[in-house]
Amino acid sequence: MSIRLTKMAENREKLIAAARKAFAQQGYAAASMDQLTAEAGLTRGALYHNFGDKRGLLAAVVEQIDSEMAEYAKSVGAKAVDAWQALLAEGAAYIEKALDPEVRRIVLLDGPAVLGDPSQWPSQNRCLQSTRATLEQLMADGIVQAVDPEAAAMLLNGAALNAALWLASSENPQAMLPKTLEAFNLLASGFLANG
Amino acid sequence: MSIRLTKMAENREKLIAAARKAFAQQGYAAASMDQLTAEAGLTRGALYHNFGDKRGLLAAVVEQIDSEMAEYAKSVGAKAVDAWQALLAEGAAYIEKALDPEVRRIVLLDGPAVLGDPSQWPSQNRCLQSTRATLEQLMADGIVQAVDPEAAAMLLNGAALNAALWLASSENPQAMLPKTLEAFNLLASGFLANG
DNA sequence: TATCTCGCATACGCTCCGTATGTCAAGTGG
DNA sequence: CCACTTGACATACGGAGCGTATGCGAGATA
Repeated sequence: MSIRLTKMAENREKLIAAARKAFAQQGYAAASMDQLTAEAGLTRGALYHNFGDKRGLLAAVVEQIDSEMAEYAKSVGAKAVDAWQALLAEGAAYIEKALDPEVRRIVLLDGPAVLGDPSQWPSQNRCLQSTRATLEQLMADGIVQAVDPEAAAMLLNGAALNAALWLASSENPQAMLPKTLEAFNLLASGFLANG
Repeated sequence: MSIRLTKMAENREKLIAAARKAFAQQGYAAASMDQLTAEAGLTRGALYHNFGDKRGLLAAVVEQIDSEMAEYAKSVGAKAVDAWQALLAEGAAYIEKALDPEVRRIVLLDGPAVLGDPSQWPSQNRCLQSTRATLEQLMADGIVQAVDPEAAAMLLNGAALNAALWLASSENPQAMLPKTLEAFNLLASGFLANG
């Protein structure tokens, strides 16, 4: 690969890393582009050339974090004994991951406000489609009742994400986590064919 | 009441109304305070005197809209035949109300980003506590299984709010609404004692 | 080696927020 | 009825930040 392209890729990575830190600590609106780029050893020129505008930078950061979450959730789900347990495990993984302040601030709070509805994002959409596919399989096997798989997948994901947000702002997140997961599993069992 | 206080109350109402429109149409960040106050026949001076800062104005707007939603949901729930149906009806009411673009943009997108986690807001918290109380009653009656009522209430509300967000950005919200409500009811039935 | 390309830095203008100060109507006491 | 005070709001100022237009120099091309 040419020197120019590799340096450009490195700079992109530097900017995303600096933005990730700045957005997490100060929030999207309060984060200064001048400060952010200086932290990465660059200027706003590099930023606008690579990402178009501030929004574009946030989109890149969200994409990165969200992909990491989806990948982790998938790996957790793969270890489950069956498809249903995988579904629950993925939900639990999402809840746990979202306890990370970085994820909360960037993906759950600023992301939707700046980039719009999360279910439209490429990464979240992939996750949603994955959940939907699993649900469809479970329906075909008669394990889950027949409902709109898209809506069901969205409800599960939405409940998990929201739970993380609520959990994070509770007084004692670690203590509430098992109770929340228990309630989440019970809620999800509503989809099962035989109560 | 003195003339001064009534005029002040009127001006507050004017500003909130103008802000509600501006925030809904342009989003919180893009809405200009100068433009907003001019629309109300005032200046930024009035705004800072009444609400402290831009955030304070958003908080007042959110409080108003959120209270309207809670009140509506409660009135819908009151018409239900039993407590369980009331719970479902309130969830459905939330989902339907959140299809309003004004509610979506201000309460679901900008609100959390600027004001922080919704479950900490006075209005949402009241709604959450109301749901929790209903759940506790249902548990005492043996209709709902024993789980942490706070977590369960949060999961139901969260799923409903998220569903609205997703529904609104779908291609045909009106067509998906019944399927979504069906899935929501099924999901909620996971809490029931006898599947 | 000469020229071109383009990723990035620099400089400028514009908008917007928050505060400090001014102003005038509404209240108050004599 | 009038001087005085209060306070709700308008006006003016300073600072910060974003987006764009322009300049530059290292790497690519022939």
